[in-house]
Amino acid sequence: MFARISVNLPAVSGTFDYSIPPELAGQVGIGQLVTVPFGRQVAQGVILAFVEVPSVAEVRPILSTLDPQPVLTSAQIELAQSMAETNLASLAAIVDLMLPPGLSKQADTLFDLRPNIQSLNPELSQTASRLIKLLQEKGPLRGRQIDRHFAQVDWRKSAQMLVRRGALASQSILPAPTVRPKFIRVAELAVAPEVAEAAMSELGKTEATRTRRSAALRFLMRVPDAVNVSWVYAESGCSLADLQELTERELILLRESEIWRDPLQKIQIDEAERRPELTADQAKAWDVIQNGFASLAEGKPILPFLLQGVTGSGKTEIYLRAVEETVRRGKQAIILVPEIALTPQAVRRFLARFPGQVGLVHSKLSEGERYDTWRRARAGLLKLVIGARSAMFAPLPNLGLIVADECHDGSYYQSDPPFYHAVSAAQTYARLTSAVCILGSATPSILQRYQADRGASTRLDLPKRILNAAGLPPVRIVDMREELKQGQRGIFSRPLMEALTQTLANQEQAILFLNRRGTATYIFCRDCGYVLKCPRCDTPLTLHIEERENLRCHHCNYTRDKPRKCPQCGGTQIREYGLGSEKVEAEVQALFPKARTLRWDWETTRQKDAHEMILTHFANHQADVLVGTQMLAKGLDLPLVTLVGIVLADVGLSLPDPFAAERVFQVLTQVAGRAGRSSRGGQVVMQTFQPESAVIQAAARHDFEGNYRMELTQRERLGYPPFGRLVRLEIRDQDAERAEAAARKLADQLSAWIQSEKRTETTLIGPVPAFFSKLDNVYRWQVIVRGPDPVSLLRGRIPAGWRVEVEPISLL
DNA sequence: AGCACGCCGACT
DNA sequence: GTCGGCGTGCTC
Repeated sequence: MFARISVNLPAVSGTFDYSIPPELAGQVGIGQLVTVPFGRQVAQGVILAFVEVPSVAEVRPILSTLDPQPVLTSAQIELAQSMAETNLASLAAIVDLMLPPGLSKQADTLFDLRPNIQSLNPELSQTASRLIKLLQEKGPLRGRQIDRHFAQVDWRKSAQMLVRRGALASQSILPAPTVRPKFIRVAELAVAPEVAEAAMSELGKTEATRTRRSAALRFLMRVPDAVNVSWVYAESGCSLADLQELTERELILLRESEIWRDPLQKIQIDEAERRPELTADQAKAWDVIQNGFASLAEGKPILPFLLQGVTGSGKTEIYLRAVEETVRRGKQAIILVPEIALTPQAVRRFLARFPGQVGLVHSKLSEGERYDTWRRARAGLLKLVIGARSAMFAPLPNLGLIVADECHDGSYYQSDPPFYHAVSAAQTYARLTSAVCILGSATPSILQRYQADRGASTRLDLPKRILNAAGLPPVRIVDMREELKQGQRGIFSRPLMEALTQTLANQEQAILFLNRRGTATYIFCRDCGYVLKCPRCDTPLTLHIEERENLRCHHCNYTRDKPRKCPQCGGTQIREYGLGSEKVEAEVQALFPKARTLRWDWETTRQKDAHEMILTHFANHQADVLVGTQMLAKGLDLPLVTLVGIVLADVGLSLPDPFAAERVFQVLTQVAGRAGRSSRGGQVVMQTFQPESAVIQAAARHDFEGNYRMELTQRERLGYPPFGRLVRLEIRDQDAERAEAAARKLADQLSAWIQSEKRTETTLIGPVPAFFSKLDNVYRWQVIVRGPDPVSLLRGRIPAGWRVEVEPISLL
């Protein structure tokens, strides 16, 4: 038998076969983490399968195992293979997502100076001499460490040259995992209590010693199990030496015991979570899901559920019931949330309902905490894992349920290689494991909803709010052009100021939302609202200030100067729009000096736990006005909020991206839904320069269906998803011309393939510079492939260096 | 990722 | 004629 292994080097795709040396026979199994020789390197790898006949004649042996238990379940291996295929990603990169950081290690190279560097020819490049100086100062360094000293310089070529010339020695090494189980020393009584009691009088020479040791012994007689020695010290005042002496006398036993690092131990759950009665709508939806569980139990496959419920309609309670059902059936559940820090209230409900059985996965965990949560999942000790995207990769042995809450949210898409959609992956995973899959949102993505309409998922509706019979709050659209004409030049319109005054007078709370995405990039006329667009593509032009100000189209690279006069009304007030939350907060303070304001944006949440602090502060009514960005759109439950002010609803609408309108609708609808969740009711004021925009009007009516139909019509006309599929290819280079040349070369190649394969419905968009055409001194160009099946055009043909996104969520 | 092989331009 | 740039392909 030979082992088929995914080698853990992200750039390496495919699998490799290895022999199993006699000393490892019987110790290796599917899903196990091993070390293997790979070229001249030693690398980690995961065993995917055993084969009778290796794919090459000469195989090399597995070197060692890194963990006696498998690190992946067979369901995870299947999921990884499926994800690698659909996302055109390397299997190794996907497998790496599933391993806890600290356990997974990439091969690295250790560089060291050779003693004879004096003989070096002085004509060294700057990089080479910097590298030598660095190694002289710090001694031998690994490639990863050297990377940190060379920000954007490619030092590896220089290093190779120095190795060839004999100035450097290089050696391939595989760092050992940096996480390991944590042990503590525990003590327990080794004899019957009577024996211990009898030994009390002869425990030491001095009175003090005897007192200490007998106190320790008495304490251990009281506690039922082995106990952490620090408890014994605290209780008895004894020391390790005393305990060792008691061990010598065979009265107690000292040993190492493994403990789980659990970040939840510190969290207190105040009250027991009550289990509310379901409303009629909830009961109806729940009934269908329950039948789904039953079908699966009988071996009948089911479709994923799309739980489409307005904000405040009680989706979380459905998830809780589904977890209960899963646990009842002896299985485990995964709950995915957009960002755990933003949803502490929902998380708390799960913790309260399933105490001691929940694992939380989030970015603030230490490596050790993350590793232990992962191991508890693997050991079957967790009933439920909650977390963002990556929580899906918890190695639960018997998965019964996956929920993706706020399934439309952009954070479910990993926008760095390996690119993947966690929600799509969740559906695949559920199918592979015969688990129930629930996607929940008030504003599912066009794609997710279309899936339901096409019969690929089962839609369940929760159309009504639970606590507020009045339903969703009324939205008032304020035309900011009119406000300007009336001489109102500030950030706030008169209707918004009136509403704020009223809200503050009623001792209620307000949220002011500022969509910062795409700020200060689009150009419009302040008199008539006209947005400057490309004559060839009809997409909004973007302001560039690279050498001098100019406007550009990001689809066809059309370029023009910024006009003096508006092409529509002749007005001269052509402006780009830009506005920060600091400014909004300052304006509130200037207009309402008594109002207590709180700002919630990326800047104010840098510190640890800042999200929770700000939210708690606001939820406890220690502030009246919360000013914030994106995060406000993510499922907060703030009953005292009766006013939501949307400072500028059209921001983001004019970005040159076919998904821009969908995102604006989602964020506006979600933010509007923060108002009036309680019986106090609420209202929304939506300020805009484009009150005629269909998206803004649909959001103001909370009209998902209307917006959905409108989007579908648009998408069908333009061949965008769900009617055509997209793959986005991006190249990054520090040299602008090289990036452009590579993009043109690939586009030519793609055109040739499209033609030779007669893919008449497949088209290219580009090559054009990416929306952010120069970031961090790196130039970016992109090519979009649009057609019925672009993935098959590209499979196995992607040149090195290209970033490939299948079904990107944005073309920016 | 690292390394070999292999192809073109600047030197001895 | 060789040295060395990096483009391409392979590692079981």
